[in-house]
Amino acid sequence: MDRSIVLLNISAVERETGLSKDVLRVWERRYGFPKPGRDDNTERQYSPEQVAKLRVIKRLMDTGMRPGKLMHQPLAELNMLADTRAGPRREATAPVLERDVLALVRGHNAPALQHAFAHLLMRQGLQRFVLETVATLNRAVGEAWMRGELQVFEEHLYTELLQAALRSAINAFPRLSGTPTVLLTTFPGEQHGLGLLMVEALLVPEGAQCISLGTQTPLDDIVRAALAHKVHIVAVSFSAAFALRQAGDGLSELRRHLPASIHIWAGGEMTRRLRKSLPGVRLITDLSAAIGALRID
Amino acid sequence: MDRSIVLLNISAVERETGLSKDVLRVWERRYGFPKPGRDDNTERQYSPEQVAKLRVIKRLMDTGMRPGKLMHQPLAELNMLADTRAGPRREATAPVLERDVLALVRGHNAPALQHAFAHLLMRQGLQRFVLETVATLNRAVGEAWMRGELQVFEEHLYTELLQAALRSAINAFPRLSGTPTVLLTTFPGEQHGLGLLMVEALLVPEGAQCISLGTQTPLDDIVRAALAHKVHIVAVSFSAAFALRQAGDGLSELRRHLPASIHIWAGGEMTRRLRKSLPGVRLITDLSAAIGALRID
DNA sequence: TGCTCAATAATGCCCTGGACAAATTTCTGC
DNA sequence: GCAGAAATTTGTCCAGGGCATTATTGAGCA
Repeated sequence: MDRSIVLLNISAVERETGLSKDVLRVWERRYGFPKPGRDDNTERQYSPEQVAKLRVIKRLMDTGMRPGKLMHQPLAELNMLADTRAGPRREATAPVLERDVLALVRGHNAPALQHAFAHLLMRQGLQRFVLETVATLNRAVGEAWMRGELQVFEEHLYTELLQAALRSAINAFPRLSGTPTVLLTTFPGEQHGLGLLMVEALLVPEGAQCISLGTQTPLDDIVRAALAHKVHIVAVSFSAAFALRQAGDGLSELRRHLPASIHIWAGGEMTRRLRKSLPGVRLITDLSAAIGALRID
Repeated sequence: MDRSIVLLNISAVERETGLSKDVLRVWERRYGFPKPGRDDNTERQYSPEQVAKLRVIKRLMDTGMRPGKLMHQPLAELNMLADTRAGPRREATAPVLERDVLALVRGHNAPALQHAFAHLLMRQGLQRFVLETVATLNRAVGEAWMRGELQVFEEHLYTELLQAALRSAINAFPRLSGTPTVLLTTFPGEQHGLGLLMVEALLVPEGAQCISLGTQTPLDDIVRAALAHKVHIVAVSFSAAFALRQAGDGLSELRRHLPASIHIWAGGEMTRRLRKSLPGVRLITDLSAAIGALRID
């Protein structure tokens, strides 16, 4: 019987949820959830339902909630929490656009989706597209995903097509050898590169010269790259899921190893959860702030 | 003292090398290497030298060697092995191009590198660019990296600019609603998306309609996506580092869950190490084979 | 009431050492 | 020289313990 696609071992769950094996085991010991079955060899076998619940829990924790409170709530309860967390549905603001795009995503209409992005991009221009449309859509997609209204592959398609659209638009700008020069990347462990692309899309039209290293650059390579490329600004992006601790430590390290003349920006969803301010690091909690910061730095 | 950028804990080494914590610990127990120092709290602290050696070992293992043989060789010996493994340097074939591009990468000349890609792309056309230039360059970059002649951030920049160039070129093709439809993605754990882009670049000019989900799509989402998008072919890409076992299992699973009318392609460096043939899965060990397969399937 | 600081609890990550299955290599008989 | 059996190698899992850090709660004070 092909249950293997149904039941996952601990490695698979680690990959799927982003929760380490250690965490999965210690949760089981402490909270009694997840409580996977065991195979012939007494190894853990997680059901898709448990994995789904784990995903929701992870997502809620990424917004700052603590596991102890979540672990024993039924899935329905968690989804309600997610709803609350996601904020009231803003029917009024730009609902038509969101609904239309979401409909394309959920209707698996790739060509139309690609066309919609291209159309909006042309109509609004790159910067407005990012600031207004993409930011809004990302939130809508994220919330739909959190509510379980979106399949993983649907979200993947959305991200992929959006990245393709942004990349093309950015490449259409002539690469000025302008100032300032900005190095863009994420820390190891951070896989989400959409944020980088969005920042690049905002800065390039301002005449900045962006050098993107993509995701997951080791810390000392960021330092080396910044020096080698003689950049003025190093911008690091973090998704909501990134470990606060690691981010703070990494940014301090970075600050310590870069000359004071090089500015450091930290952006992305995670930055809203950061309590303490980091000396010498500019927090870009709001995308539009990036453009402003460019003028100051 | 800021040694934290020098000494890495076990999590960091896992991220940097792709070797799991379990493997790192069991190697230490069995082979006596790596032998990290301990901090005040008796936690492992790996030196950069050890991490460098681990990286080389991992790379050699990805070409099929076994750890027991490698572990006790000095770094120099391993590098020689890597050299051998990498095959003779093909000075004759296309050395000028390789040397030039590598020089740009190592000279941190982003604008020139971008320009070089664009130039070659225009001159050769998308397909030839991928088949001849990109394939060759990737090998050269991979080998240089293996020999330790390339920094991580230099390799990142190369990949990033190349992806940007390919993406733009692909997007420049009008999206035909042509046949066949190909779904492109990688399994969870496989982060390298360049292969996908290269395949897409080969297929789109042939009139195929490519739907890329990007990297790391869970198995059952690949199945759902294939059905939802009514694709004819599902193409999965694997870098050399991907675990053989996982790939084989995953592909069999996929085959079992997709209707026989949907073809499955497996491509990428890893496929050359695959011993057994997988029934119902077409191995694309050679990039150019993808175009041929398109005509058959 | 509201605020700061200390005590307590919650949480993630690391550790050791044992076990086992799958894959690979070596051995054996033909 | 080769098929199949035996031995070895290797990756992954498990249990349960410990500790540092972060969040929450409580006490004392303005």
